Amino acid sequence: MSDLTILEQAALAVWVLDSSVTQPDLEDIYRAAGTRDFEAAKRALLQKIEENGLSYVYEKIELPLRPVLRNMEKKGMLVDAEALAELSRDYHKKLDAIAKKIYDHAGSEFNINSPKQLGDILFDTLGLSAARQKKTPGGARSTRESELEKMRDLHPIIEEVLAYRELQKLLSTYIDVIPGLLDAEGRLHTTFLQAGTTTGRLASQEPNLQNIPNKGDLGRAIRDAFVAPPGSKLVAFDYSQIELRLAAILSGDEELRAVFREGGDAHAAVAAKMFGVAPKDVTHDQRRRAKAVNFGILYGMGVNALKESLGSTRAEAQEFYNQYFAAFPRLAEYLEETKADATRTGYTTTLFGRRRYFEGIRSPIPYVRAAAERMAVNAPLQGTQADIVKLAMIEIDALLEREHLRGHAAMLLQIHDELLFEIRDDAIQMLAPQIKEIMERIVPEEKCANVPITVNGKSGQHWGEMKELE
DNA sequence: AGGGTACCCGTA
DNA sequence: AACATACGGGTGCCCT
Repeated sequence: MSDLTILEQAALAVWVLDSSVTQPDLEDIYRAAGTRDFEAAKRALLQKIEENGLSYVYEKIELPLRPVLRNMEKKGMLVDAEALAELSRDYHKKLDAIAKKIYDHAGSEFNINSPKQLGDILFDTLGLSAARQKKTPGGARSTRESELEKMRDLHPIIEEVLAYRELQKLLSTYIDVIPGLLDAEGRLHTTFLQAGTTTGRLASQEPNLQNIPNKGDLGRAIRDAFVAPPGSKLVAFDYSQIELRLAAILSGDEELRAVFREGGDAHAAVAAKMFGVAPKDVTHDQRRRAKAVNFGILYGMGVNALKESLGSTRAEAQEFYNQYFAAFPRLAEYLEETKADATRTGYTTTLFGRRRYFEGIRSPIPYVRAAAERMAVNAPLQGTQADIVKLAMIEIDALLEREHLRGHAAMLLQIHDELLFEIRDDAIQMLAPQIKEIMERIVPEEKCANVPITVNGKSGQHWGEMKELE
């Protein structure tokens, strides 16, 4: 740990103690320690960490992780700048053509990027309106994608606006920005914020490499500009449904554990239990609904939100909700206990002891309290996932060091449940199984409740087109 | 000109 | 009146 400055160590300590203080500065350190003497502050912080059961998270996760992240930032990811330049020309041409069509429909030129001006054109000039048109928090008529979708059939301008937004976003966020961030070798070096989130996850900035587009042909073309140099491949490993597995582990729900013990398609298996049918008889629609509920559970969703994501009626959503928790009764109890614990103590903990405090958990204002409860339900799941991936990163980095593999392989990115490496062709066969093995067994068996943790590997020359390993 | 915020949207 | 969790970041627009 010798290459962490004492300031970095103290900042991490403050954040581990209270993750609502993201990116702590010197003032935050003094405030948290209750003294303006740095040495005394460090001692005070360490003692608090000990007292709050946070020593494992601080000493075995956050402190060792810092140098690992530095290695990743230093290595950087190779980008094919010429590919981006070609995308830029292509997309700008398309964007101009779409803008012309929009001006034609509108009868005048205006700033399509301005929600205010766009709203005036759509709602006033063209007189469009949809049922249940939503307002923005500021009271303006919303032009967000989900609202425009409702108006798709009313006027051809809507489709053009949606297409314009997609292209504009990709150009201004990625395609026209990334070339200016490359070093002389064409590599892109992000900065990982280790104390940047309240849940324990990492964040990435300048640029944010954790939100590079991943679906849709236009977005995928951007990923294809991220490459491995000749003689190497990009190799990615992602945890399979890690948060739902953690819900099974943390709750101990017998039925949900069985879903994962039996392997196979988890969403389909959940659908089978939920709808009381044999796994082979699960329809496409039943699986889709089960998947929506699975995701919703992890975020503390209520019936209303479920209705939105299912596109169903309230009564139907309520029925699915009831069926789900009838099928997984212990999971339902666990979620209630989590809220109750958070209300009693003011915080939640992850499987490894990481804490998150909730400001509004005892608020008399119902929706403030409800929001805090949703966060409280999500925090142990998202936070434990963060713990697990970080532990795996530390052990994988140690492997690369111990086996003198730094010249053959480098960890490049962490995208929450996924690790991306650049590995020389002659080392992939040997190394990929070892990385996968570390990731899968990083959670001690006694903590797993017999729920298997599984990892999928992919490799390829381009980030956008990788094929399953094995 | 620069700061703060609203709105929008990409990822897990 | 509320919004399913966690982020970073672009542009517009208002302010100083």
